[in-house]
Amino acid sequence: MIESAPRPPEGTGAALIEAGLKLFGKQGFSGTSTREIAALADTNVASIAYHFGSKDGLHTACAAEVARRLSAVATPSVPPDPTPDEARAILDSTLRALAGFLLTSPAATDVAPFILRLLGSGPDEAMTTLYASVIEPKHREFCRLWALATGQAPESESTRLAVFAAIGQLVYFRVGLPVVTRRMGWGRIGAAEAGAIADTVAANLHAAIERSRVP
Amino acid sequence: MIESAPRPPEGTGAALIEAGLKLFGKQGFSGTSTREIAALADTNVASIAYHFGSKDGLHTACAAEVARRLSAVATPSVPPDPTPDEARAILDSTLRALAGFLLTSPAATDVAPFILRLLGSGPDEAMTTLYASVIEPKHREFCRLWALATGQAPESESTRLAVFAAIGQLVYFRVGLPVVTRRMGWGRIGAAEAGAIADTVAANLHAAIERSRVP
DNA sequence: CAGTATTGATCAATCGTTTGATTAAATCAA
DNA sequence: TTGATTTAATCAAACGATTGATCAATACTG
Repeated sequence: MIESAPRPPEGTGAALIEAGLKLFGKQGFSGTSTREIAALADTNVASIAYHFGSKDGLHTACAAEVARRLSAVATPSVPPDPTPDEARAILDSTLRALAGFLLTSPAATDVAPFILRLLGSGPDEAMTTLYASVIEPKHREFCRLWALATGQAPESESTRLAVFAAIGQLVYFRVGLPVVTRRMGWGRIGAAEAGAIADTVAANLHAAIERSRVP
Repeated sequence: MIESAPRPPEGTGAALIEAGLKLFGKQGFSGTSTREIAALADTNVASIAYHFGSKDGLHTACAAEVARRLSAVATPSVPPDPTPDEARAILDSTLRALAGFLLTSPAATDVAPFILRLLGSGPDEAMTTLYASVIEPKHREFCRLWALATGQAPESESTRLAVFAAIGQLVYFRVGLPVVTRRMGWGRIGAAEAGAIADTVAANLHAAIERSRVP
């Protein structure tokens, strides 16, 4: 059963979710024991069953928390009737905000690996929830902005794929961060490194928009 | 038993690697039991210890097999002194070949999830091997081609990031395939769908090259 | 026969979950 | 305000099941 209303976390339950988010993301679901989670949350193993029913229940709760945090970001404020240039500027700033979150925010360091694990596990319940509540609506909104910026149809195949490609670059930099940092010779990701990545992605965004613009 | 399936490598060891590749990628390392692997490989559990020493040994062997398969792809034949347009054409065809492999090849359906798990597990030995033997050399070669196509420095920060972004789009489409197929309303990825994705990525590649070209 | 490969059985360790006891706060009756 | 009772939450301990690993015995092969 999925709780539709995301509640603000507090107490032992919240500590368990935070611990689960961190450990599930770092070691995977099967790779994390309930005792390990309880230890990190500084509570007893039985608390998991008490608050969430089971280990699976905790995992579902963690996915809901991820959806909650993701919704907090990437919510652009769109003026009522944006011009093409305005739409492009909104896409640019939203993409940069997303880059800052994914690459530097402490909240993302727990959230991002967790989502990565979800993706690899195929379409289970947690993934379906995350898709319906965050991914699909955001992607649809981006498609609308893309259409306004380029003049193309919002839900055409090329538009949807172009938006995926634009976001995909960013997601890849987060997913492949271990690879990227090694190749770039970076010790860790700071504001400067995140800025360089954001510039690259933003430049590609503008080039792609310019290219698919209809006269 | 089921022996009709085309199995290029032969012997129990090869069957174990193939089973490990499939199950490790699908369920993760900890999520896969040695008995499950042995059952899929149609052999005894003890065979794993006999051939690879331990479960970890089998996992390392699987990573080596992944590196072997990856090296087989994405090896562009570069003429001795390519013109900018030739370099761009090589990048284009290589990217399309990579798209075909990642999205449609049966070999990739086992390899790709395995690598994804590897990425999420941080910089361990298997990831280091894969990086040194495949990722780093390929990326460096792409950077050289990018430099030839745009006139920029091969190892500049912007070049390396641009190449990452170009490849990243493609990798994302593979990583986020469950999400993409759902949003696109695709049942599964066929030649047409892979072609549409390859066109999108290739279009972005050309736009990015055009944009960063120095006169 | 000698050497390689495979098998079924068994090991201690760890897994997720359940249990009954314990505590502190909330609720009720007089 | 009292004292009794209920409820929510946490705890240590133990449960059966499963894990990776091990080993002697067996089968295959040249």
